Amino acid sequence: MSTNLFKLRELDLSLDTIFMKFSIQTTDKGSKARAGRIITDHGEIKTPIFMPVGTAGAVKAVHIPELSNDTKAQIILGNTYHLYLRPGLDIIKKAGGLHQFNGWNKPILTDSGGYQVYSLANTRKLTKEGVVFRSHIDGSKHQFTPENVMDIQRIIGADIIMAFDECTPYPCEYDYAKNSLNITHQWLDRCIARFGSTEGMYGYKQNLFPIVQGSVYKDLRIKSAEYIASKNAEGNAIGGLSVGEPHEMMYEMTDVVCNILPEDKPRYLMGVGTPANILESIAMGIDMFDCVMPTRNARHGILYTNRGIINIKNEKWKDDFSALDEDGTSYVDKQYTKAYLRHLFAANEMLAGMIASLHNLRFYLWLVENARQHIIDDDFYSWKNNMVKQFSERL
RNA sequence: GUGCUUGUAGCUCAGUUGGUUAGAGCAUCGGAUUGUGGUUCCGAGGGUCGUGGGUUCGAAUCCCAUCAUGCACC
Repeated sequence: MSTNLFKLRELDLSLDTIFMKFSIQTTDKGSKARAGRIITDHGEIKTPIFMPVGTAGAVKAVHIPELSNDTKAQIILGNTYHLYLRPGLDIIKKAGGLHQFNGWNKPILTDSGGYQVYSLANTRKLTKEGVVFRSHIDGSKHQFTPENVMDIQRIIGADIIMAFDECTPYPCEYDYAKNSLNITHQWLDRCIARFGSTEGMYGYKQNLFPIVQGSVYKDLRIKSAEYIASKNAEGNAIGGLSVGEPHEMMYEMTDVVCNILPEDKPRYLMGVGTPANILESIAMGIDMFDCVMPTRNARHGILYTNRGIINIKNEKWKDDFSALDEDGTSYVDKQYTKAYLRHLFAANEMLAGMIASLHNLRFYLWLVENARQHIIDDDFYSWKNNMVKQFSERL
């Protein structure tokens, strides 16, 4: 426990701040982008921000000091579904929460498990209570309800926790999406009730974000956004996108929802996305992102650079001894050559995934840092368009 | 030297009583991946069936010779 953290908490109390604090520093003139900051009990997050995904309490292939000092991540994700199944709540509780367990002392956000129940669990049954599913690890039967998902996230102890929702697949029939949305809204009320009647276990504050659903149907998205906005939460999320629908639909839904969600609260677009997706969404007023792409693709040899996308496993790099990324801002970009990283992938060396993950995360964080600076400098729109053009290049 | 064995894709091997354009796994090459099962998925290229004859409408398959490999015995 640092003394800074202690002071911060005292400050919050003295200001009578109930939850975290979000402030907008600058709004872009050419778009709806904004540069802001979120203050949590584990420190500040400058927005727009990308949050590396650390499903099981670890960002795969990346050490905590690298995450903090080299990629310059400000907040990472954990996952309710995975942590609940393994190591289990008793271990997390004994450790003193996830921050203590994995040694990351900056902000953490946990996903509620709604998405994983849809994407991973073997069999799942929706009931009035919640969802009954079987573990993808050992087939054992479990139930998630809005109430126990809140309780689980209290035990994990993330700074930001997500409401329990149903992530609709794509494509999705209108009637299914409508019914699912009603369930998600009902579950939200139960999440809020449970969250409000409990408190954090480790002495710092937690914040609950509700999630807008509604598939690709504009009227459902509007209805959902209005419902979510009425809850006046500390931040709001958009879910159920980037599940296979065309980009145009994703952008349309994002835009519609952003116009309704409160301006003075952070907006989080869940699971997005490609570098271009992120910049376009920032332009619509999104502040927070998470995505497995930079880390998962890193392990498969895909590198993101500001000149385009590289598949480092391609034969053409085998005798290219130039720096991994001449423009890169991570130390691995200058430390290693393209030919060497290609060799590490060919040889199935673990270091390959570690180097590539570090590179990609640093790139994603660099991207949002730059977006933020260009918003402040008031030339975000033209910069964004230029960057998006670059990302369509395949190197 | 004699007897037996085996030669099919880069590697390890399938291939029916002789019957369309000879297959698989691995490797190679390329692609995919959006609130993460590091082990996933999809696709492509690659073969004078050791070589040379013969039989047959038709041979990886049957016959002969030859080369190579492995084993055993002199």
